[in-house]
Amino acid sequence: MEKTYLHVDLDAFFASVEQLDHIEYRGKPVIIGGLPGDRRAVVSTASYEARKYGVHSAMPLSLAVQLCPDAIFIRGNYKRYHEKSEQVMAVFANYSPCVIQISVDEAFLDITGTERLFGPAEELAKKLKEEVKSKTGLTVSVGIAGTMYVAKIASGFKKPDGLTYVQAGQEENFMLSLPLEKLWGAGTKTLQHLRSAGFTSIKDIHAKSEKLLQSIFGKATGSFLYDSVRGGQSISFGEEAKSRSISSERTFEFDLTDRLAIDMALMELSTLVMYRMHKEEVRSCTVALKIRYEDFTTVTIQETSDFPVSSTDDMFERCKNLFNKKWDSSRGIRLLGAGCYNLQNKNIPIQGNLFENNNSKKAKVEEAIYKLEEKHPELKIRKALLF
DNA sequence: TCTGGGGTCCTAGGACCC
DNA sequence: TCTGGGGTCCTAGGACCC
Repeated sequence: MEKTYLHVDLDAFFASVEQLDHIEYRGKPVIIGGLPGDRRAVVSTASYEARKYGVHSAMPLSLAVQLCPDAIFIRGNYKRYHEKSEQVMAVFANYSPCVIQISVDEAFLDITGTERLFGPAEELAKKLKEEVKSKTGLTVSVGIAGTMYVAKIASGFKKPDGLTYVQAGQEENFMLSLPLEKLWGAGTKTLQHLRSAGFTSIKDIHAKSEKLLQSIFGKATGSFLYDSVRGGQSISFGEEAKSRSISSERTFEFDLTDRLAIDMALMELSTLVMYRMHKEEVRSCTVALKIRYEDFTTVTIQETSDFPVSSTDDMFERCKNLFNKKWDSSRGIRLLGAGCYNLQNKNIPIQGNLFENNNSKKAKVEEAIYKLEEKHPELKIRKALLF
């Protein structure tokens, strides 16, 4: 059966929320990501007014300040953005039982077979846009196509407040009409590789066999390129539940060299990761550490043990242990990260009784602290090392 | 201009087992 | 003395996305 997908993307989402909440920001350049003077910050979102000055996402904030000094700069109110995101997703649910949210500001809707309810796809999209606008005050750009991949690219075709409909059967032609840079999933490196291999357009890719593309770009990227220029029929999203991870990292305003400062940072990261593990009711036996040095070289080290991380102290000890194995003390550290991988649901029992050692005492104390903090948010019980 | 933070997936090599 | 083939798991690094 012919499928129909919508991809819906919120326009300049974080900046739009700020303009919605603050009338005085409307019509003005708004830049989310940091305040002027914040070292090492990057632009998270720029309003369309700011984009006119050349400001865009991922740009160093210092450059954005130079390009648009009079902009309104905001570090970001992420709780608020998630709140608005939920409102928008709730509207999407009115149009399809199958909504695949792929980030805070975008989702796919499988609208196959909804004609009797909402009319043709384009009508549905218009209704959806209006409802989002009236219920949340935000605008979205929509792409409609027979594959998720083309719908995604189509939603970016006209922005903001756009609607792009790629007729059934026209997915491949649509792709062929686009420049190379529009290939979603091919970033800087792959584009470079493509160009150096003599590819200048999507048509060039289309002309080659899958085997040849794989021989140049590797198995996965080769297949991806082959599929994507044909409309990405076999590229799908939100299939099965994958192995998850929880991590936290921090870039420091000034490079760290002092061991005490490093340990404090590791403690803070451990605390953040373990708190989220607790909230999401998961556990993990694999701890990973990331170090980015002043020269931006990045190293990682991870270790899987037979026992899950049992407490923040346990996490901290494991992180320190990994850190000691990797640390090059001759270089300053600009970033430290810590994370847990291969997450397991907490309600799956652990094999054997091995967990019942002295660690479980600390774990129980920690559970109690979390409960106490939930009950009395004014209490913030923090590790002594952090003082 | 000087590079965030939170993720997922892929690759290649090594260890280990049968 | 020289050395198979397949499978699985783990690790480090890299690419990419929003």
